[in-house]
Amino acid sequence: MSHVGYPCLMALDRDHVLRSAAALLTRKSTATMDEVAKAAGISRATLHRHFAGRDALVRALEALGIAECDAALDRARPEEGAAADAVRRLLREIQPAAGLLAFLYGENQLWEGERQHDGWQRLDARIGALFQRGQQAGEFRIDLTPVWLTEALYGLIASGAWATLDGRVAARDFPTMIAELLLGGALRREES
Amino acid sequence: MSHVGYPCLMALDRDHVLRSAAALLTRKSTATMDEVAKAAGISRATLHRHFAGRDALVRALEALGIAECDAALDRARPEEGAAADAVRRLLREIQPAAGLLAFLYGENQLWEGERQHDGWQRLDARIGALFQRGQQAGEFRIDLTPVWLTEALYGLIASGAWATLDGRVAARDFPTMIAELLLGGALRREES
DNA sequence: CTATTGTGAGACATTGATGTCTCATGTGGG
DNA sequence: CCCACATGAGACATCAATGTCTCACAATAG
Repeated sequence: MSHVGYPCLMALDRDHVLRSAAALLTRKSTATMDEVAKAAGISRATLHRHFAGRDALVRALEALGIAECDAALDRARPEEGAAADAVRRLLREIQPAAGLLAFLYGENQLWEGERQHDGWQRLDARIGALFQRGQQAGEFRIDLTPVWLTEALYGLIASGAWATLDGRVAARDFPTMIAELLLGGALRREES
Repeated sequence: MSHVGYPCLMALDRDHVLRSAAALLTRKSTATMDEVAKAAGISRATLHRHFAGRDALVRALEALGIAECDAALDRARPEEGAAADAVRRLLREIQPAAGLLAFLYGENQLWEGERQHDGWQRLDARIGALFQRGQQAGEFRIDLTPVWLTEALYGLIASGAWATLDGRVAARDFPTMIAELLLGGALRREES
């Protein structure tokens, strides 16, 4: 095959395969292992050499999504400045991973009850802490729990990612759309 | 079998089966036809006599979800009074169908590109019109498009339904949680 | 040059869900 | 009493995806 001539170490390929799979499964969450392999430009046999099976692939994608979320959270500096600005920064940083997040969000819904990757709990805690900080600073209202705000953030990211993929909204509006709705809501501010 | 002794017409059974399937698929969207049949208290053969196949069942559930949405929208009187209050009424009325809606919302994501039930477009239009009315009345901000607000409403309903099923939030808070976030956002109002 | 290694292609068995069929049963209506 | 009909149970073929295997080929290192 006219494949790349580099001395491809498996570690490098693995990341490329993971990215391709993420991009494909974002658009079609039921894609076959065959389709995943084709999308990555490799054969199904090689795909199986990287990931023992579909489960292993999804779990690797989960780890990738969690890592990207963590990295985005780090870059957003959630402890710094106004909580609202931190949320805006977080959404800007997390946009590139939004498609993968949306896929994993939908995937988690059908793992009824089963235990999930510990990373999600840690992420929930980090994001929940951001909302709690905003509440304690008197910046956010206290009648909406941090748990619900975190849940709503995930849901809006998934909705935004899907609406973007379908072309119903523009990708460039993604971060502000979500941040403005989540923070300010639909009602006009009278005091401005 | 110790089945009900009524002269069960198929039309009556059909609705019962549909409700059971909705309740089950809400919790486990990948449930087997066998599981759906068992959940409805009938055999797989009888299930197939009601619905030609899985596709037919899902399409019937889609029609049911759309009908319930339409009914909820009617009961909410979206043209009446403040748009914000109409949104609150809508969320109260739509809560019983939230689980079904969440299932259908997730199901729609994996029908890449394919044509969808016309009913969704009509619902989108009705809900979008409500947001537009709020904007024209100066009640809602105009920098968030009605399309995005509609999308966000669906997403938050699904998020709320899943968070409720998992026990992360209380079912009684469902309508206010979503309405308060969607309308008012997380930020405190300074003018109150 | 030669051995090693990763790869693609494809065959193969397996599994799980699905759709179709038959047959016995039980019930209600005529 | 008898017939029609819906049902439940189960057998059966089908189909798609998966996982495993072998083998030939190309590239690279020694």
